[in-house]
Amino acid sequence: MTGMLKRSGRQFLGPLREKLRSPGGAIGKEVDAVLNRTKPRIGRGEIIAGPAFSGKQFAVLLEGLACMATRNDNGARQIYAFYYPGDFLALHDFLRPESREHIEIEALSNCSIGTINRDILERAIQRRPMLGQALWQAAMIEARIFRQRLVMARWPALQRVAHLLCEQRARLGAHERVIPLTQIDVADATGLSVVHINRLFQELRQLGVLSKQRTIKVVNKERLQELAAFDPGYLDPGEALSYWDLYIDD
Amino acid sequence: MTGMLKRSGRQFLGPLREKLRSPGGAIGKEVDAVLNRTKPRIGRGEIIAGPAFSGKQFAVLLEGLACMATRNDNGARQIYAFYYPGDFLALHDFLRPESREHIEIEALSNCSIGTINRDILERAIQRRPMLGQALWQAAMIEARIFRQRLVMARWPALQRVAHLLCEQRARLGAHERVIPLTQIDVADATGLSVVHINRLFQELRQLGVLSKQRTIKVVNKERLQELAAFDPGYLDPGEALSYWDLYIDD
DNA sequence: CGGCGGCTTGATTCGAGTCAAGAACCGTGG
DNA sequence: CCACGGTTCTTGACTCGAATCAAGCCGCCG
Repeated sequence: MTGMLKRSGRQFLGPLREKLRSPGGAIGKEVDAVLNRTKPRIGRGEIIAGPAFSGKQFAVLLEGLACMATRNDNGARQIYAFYYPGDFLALHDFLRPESREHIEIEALSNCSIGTINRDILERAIQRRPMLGQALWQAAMIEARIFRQRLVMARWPALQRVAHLLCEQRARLGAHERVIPLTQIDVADATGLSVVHINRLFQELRQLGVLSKQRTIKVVNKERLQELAAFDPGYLDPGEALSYWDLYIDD
Repeated sequence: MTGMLKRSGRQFLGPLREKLRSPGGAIGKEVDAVLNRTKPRIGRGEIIAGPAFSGKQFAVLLEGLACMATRNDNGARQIYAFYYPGDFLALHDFLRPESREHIEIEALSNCSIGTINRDILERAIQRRPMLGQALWQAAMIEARIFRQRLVMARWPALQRVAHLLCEQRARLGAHERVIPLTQIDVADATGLSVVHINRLFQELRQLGVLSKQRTIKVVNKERLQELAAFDPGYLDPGEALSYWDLYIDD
């Protein structure tokens, strides 16, 4: 479980070593070699990748929290998935850039990313067939995430929200209890209205699961996991949502 | 758009030539060479692949209609995706057979399938790297299908049902107007109750979209597409849901 | 000619949306 | 340091879509 880079106490200063969680083991050096890290910080709410990029460039999230989302005809945002440090972004349009879905990758907190040009990535894949298989796996993991969301879509609202919070906790790192989302974000990810989310949050506060502060802060994770029927093992290391596992040198 | 094999007027008698819709073009012969077609017919309601198979064997659907589904704790079935002739089944657990999700592939009509052993498929991938890339693409298409279902999950019920019917029409073949599903199947795929599905069907019959018979038969596809806000192009050839395109030699 | 799976119908309940308005908070600039 | 504007959060009243429960019906298959 990766977590924010700072959490481990190490700083994001030296070269990255990414280790792909794949049957083949670590191939991160390949990616490391072609990763362009000059990209500056990205502010919350900014679009990291969208139709405008159309498959010419890809990114790896280095710090922060981002999501994949679309906006429907009414302008309502729908969040499909969250991305955490180490995740590969926007792979979905590597093979078929000309999709008519208007998918965007949006920063939910301040982020920093590394980028890779399409042709460079292509060449890397040719040099290292394992990388291709790893990307296949990444796509299958993505499919699994969406399937999981489809399952959640049929749960009662409180459980849906609780489960989302459990996921965030698990992915942000067990020690980080503040979840950097707004109630609006949670609404857009669960498909519930903001008003209803707010009422559920109050219920969670009454139950002693969330703190009474404005920020989303879990103070009783056991109770939360009960409400969510959350199985911590469903994110076990071999199946983590994160395609990449970041290790920082000094 | 593939359709039932019979529709084209050709019979499913001779050798198959599968053509993968991939940037690389036809690699179906590779699959054809390793496909075991001795498997007999499978009856409606039977499980084609599930936990019991655990990644040792994979299948290609040759005839009929199947789905990927799970059952939740109450025994309720949830259908994630439909499979049509030419689709590769159960690829989802090729890389990680030990998933704890109890996904099953179930025949929704009488089906026939061809099978491939895991190790044979693995060797085929090594021989032909393009096949690996094709499977990557297949996984991305699957992810897209699920994403589409997530979008639909927020639509009003009538539109959701109408869209599902449009998809079936498009995939079964434009000339096949009877959709071989039960109202129960539609309920499990849309996440609505059977009772509600029934009422929506009556509404669709009143609107002159469905015939008054017991079978699900579309008699006014234009009206149906309007209700569904269905974009026929969203299944355009390059992006079809079907991984494989079947061609039959007499 | 049962019987069972699927379809139909009605009555009732309830979860969650919508609308509307106000309060708390945050960043920015004077 | 405070005033202002824009988000975000909160609360209340009302509505409505869809679930559930409970029967009864149809039609096919053995």
